[in-house]
Amino acid sequence: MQNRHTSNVVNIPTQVKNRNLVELRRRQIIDAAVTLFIEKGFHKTTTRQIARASGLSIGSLYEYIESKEDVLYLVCDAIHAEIEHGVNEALQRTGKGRNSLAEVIREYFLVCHRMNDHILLIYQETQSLPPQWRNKVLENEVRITGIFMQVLAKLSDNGELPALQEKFIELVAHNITVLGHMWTFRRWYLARHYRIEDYIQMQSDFILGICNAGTL
Amino acid sequence: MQNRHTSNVVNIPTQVKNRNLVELRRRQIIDAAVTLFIEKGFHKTTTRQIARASGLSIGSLYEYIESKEDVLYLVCDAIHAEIEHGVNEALQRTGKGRNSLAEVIREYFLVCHRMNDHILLIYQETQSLPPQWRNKVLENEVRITGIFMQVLAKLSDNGELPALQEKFIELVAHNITVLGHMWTFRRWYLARHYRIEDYIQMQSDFILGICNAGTL
DNA sequence: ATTATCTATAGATCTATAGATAATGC
DNA sequence: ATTATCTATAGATCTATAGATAATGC
Repeated sequence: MQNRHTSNVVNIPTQVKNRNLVELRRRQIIDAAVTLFIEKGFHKTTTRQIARASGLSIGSLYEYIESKEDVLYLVCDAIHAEIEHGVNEALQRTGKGRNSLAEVIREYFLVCHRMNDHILLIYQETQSLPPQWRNKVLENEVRITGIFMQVLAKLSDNGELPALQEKFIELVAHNITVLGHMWTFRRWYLARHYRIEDYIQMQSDFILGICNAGTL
Repeated sequence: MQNRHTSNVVNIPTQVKNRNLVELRRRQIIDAAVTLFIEKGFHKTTTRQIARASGLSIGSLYEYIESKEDVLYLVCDAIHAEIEHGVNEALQRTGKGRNSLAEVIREYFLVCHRMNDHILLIYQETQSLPPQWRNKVLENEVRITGIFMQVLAKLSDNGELPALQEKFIELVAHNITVLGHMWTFRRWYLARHYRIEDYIQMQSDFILGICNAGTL
């Protein structure tokens, strides 16, 4: 678990020795690429555009990465780090009491709302990653879902939720994760019919419905 | 609503006069392209590969389409037609009674299970479509979600579900749609931990929980 | 004569690197 | 001397079309 708030990338080779410089330049690259990828997609963005927007020459860009896919991995990883950071921070703030689940859901959905384009990007481009890095990105997803699992398990243990089978808790955690994402990948419809606050309210009712029902 | 079971594509220009031939060749193109796109993605599939797998020359391919994006649109539309067909057929079979919602959910989730790769493809490549066709594809999504809305609305009117606000019914219909998709785009995790039958059972409990709870 | 199909290729990219140049530190 | 950066380009594609050829129907 450790400190995951900063990027956990250590395995992309670089020609440059100075670690601080590598971190600085890669941050430039990520910031430039994320905008371009959101705008035109990974495949329609060229390495030259990434270099230009990063303030590097094409030659320098390739001192910090080995391939265009490397940039995509850096971007995906940075996005997940930011989401996880946002959720963990919310977790600190929210109380431990009865309604902590609703609070966590609310904060998480607001993170999704804020990171709309970024989450969409991950849905669209994860499959463009080489298998090894795709797996790393999927691990990130699992870890974020795991946060909700822990919250649910604690409430269930405390008797503040009906006792639920572990498998069911696991699935509800995935549902929460995905219903947050849904606000981004169905935004073309939802944002025309709901405000984010209404969306959060209704989805909380939906999710908590099962818990109150106690049918399992 | 008319007959949506066959493709509703009429607007892609072709050089070929014979309408039957156009339909035949486009079916070849779709069948070839869907396999290639699933395997390597839209951008990494070349038009030559599509032509070869369709049994056409590259020149002939371009008699039936105007651009590579046309092929993607044909593919997305064909996939949605098949999904909608599957759901509508299930709707015919299921009774009108108490448990029709659970039955429809079950059949829809089985369609998602069967069309796993196809649904994933739509999630990944819809954004690669020119805006006009992307909108058409999104309309397809809305229409499929609309089927669930109707089922929910009928049950709510009949008093077989608690009376729910229309906005809430609409949202639940989207949730059903997306929780079916979730089986495909989280398959890398879910299929390792659940069998499809367990997934359907638990998600039905989850979805119906809100209805039984009657908290709204 | 018209329609459908094919081959050959124009024209336009795009990724990644080689080799030269500038900046830094001993 | 070492490290970081740049310019110029090799090499490899890939989409889409022009123009030639074959098949069909009057």
